[in-house]
Amino acid sequence: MADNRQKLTDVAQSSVQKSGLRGLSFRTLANEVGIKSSSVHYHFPEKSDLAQALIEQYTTTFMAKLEAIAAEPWSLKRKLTAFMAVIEDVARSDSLCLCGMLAAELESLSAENRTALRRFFTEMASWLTRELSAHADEVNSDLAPADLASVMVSGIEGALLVDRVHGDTVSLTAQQRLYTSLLR
Amino acid sequence: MADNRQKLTDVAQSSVQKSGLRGLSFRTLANEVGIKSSSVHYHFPEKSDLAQALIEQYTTTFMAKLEAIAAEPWSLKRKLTAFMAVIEDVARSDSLCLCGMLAAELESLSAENRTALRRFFTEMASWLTRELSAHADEVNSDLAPADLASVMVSGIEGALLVDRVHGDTVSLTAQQRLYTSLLR
DNA sequence: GTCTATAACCTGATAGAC
DNA sequence: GTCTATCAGGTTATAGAC
Repeated sequence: MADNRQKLTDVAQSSVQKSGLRGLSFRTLANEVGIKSSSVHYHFPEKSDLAQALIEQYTTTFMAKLEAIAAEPWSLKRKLTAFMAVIEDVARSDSLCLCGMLAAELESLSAENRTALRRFFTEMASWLTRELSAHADEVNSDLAPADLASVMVSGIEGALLVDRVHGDTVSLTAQQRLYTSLLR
Repeated sequence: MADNRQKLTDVAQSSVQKSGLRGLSFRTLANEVGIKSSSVHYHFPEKSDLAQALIEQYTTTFMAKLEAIAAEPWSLKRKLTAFMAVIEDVARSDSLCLCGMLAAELESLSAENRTALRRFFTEMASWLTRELSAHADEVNSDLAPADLASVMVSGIEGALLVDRVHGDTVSLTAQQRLYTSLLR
């Protein structure tokens, strides 16, 4: 089947979000898709090729969701609520953000992987900076939009990380309350 | 040497902060200390025993630093500056918080490891909640002290994670600016 | 406490048939 | 595209001598 490649990235993505890239072997990945590990190497010669496909796929679908929100004629408050709903989706089922997990495994990633990872965080921060700037009249904070965006990106990545340890959503909820408190 | 045990935990700690527990093998750890891997097993029968020692040692020394800050007759602003200086120390040399790194590897940790990990984050949040409550008159935010504490714990863990990817301290600095902006 | 030696297993990756 | 078979190397962990 030609779409085994898609099956592989789908299964690999959720596995990496739970156990990391190191926690995923070509053998177990192959088993879950129903093929052999040598066939996985046909699609992704090296593990870094698989990682690259995962980061790019994840960035594309994530940013598409954000762009859909940006296109709506909503208030900043409503846009941020929709944004946080996207994040809450990630928090379900003991999963981290794919790129947050790979950030922890940075030292074992290829140079190309690292560049793609950087791009993910940069694009997310740029989206937030853009929206905060466009709705500057709705923001009630001394901080520059770019600083607030950095606060939010790191706050969200950390909240996903810490909340999984506790098995709750306390940090993510607190982050959400903070953002609300910074709006008029 | 009897203090090879201490050497092992010291070397292991900085290794785990960079490469994670999965990235550290008993063999390479032994090599760096100058003994054989079987001798490492004498001190720490299983890898989870090593992880347990690391989490407990890290929590103890980290909380000791925070308690030293709490004991000073300082303003909240000055205490938080000292607190952030402790965090900045961690950010040096491409290192994550030990417990932040292990949080990413949660699925491969023992039940005992997970409990100790939870305790680290809880103690850090409790310290912050206590200080924010004791200096409530210096705080300028709608958020409850416990919520602000959660925001800070997750914000810091995420900032260490994201900043390492970029090779800068943009997120940590932004977090710091946020906290300052919430004080009178 | 440290050593040598080894068991038992998992890993990424490749060669070559179909 | 997928398979079988295999290589070379890494991993945790243990047995037993010193």
